[in-house]
Amino acid sequence: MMLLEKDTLTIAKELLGWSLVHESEEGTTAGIIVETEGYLQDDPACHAYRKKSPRNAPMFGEAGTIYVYQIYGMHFCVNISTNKKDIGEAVLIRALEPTIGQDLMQKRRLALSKVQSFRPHELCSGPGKLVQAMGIHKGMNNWMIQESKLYLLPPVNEKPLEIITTTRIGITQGAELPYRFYVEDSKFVSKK
DNA sequence: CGTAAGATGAAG
DNA sequence: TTCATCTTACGG
Repeated sequence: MMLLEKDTLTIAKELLGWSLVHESEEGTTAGIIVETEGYLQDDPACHAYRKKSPRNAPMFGEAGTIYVYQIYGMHFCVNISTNKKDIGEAVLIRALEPTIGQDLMQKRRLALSKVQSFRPHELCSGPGKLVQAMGIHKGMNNWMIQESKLYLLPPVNEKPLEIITTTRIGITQGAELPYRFYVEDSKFVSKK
């Protein structure tokens, strides 16, 4: 896909407005990407900053390689690897605006929580949340996006989005780098 | 080996 | 602000 042939930060920004779709056994879920973060090779917060390892290997795959990792022992996050093979960079998907299969998203989120129900804007407003809601799992590691049941669809409307660029969330190393992007005024982002 | 820290989320 | 929970990275 043309989009994935650009530099990582450009991709992180341009991915906003695209839809992420997952066709699973249980049903199809989809949402518009409203928040992303870029992780670069020379960036201390990047899992691939030091060297290639079993965990970060997917980041070194060709652009479009899916990288799913576990964090804090209980949550998972999805990334789409960017740049050429052997360059460890990726874009973390941080929030979606649900468009298809909201009932299934609700069901999946409820199964792993004690809450009664989630408001639509709480379904995918965070990297760990959207992974649950979309039914994404670690078995998808190394899958190629667009060649699997998890794929991207281009934006439907042509109007350009107002994009806010800011610092990333939840990291200590490289905390000052402006590598986070989100759609201005979106009620579906993890944090303003 | 032992252990601390981590790209989080929900409850108090 | 605290806790749940565990893999990975890195030092000894």
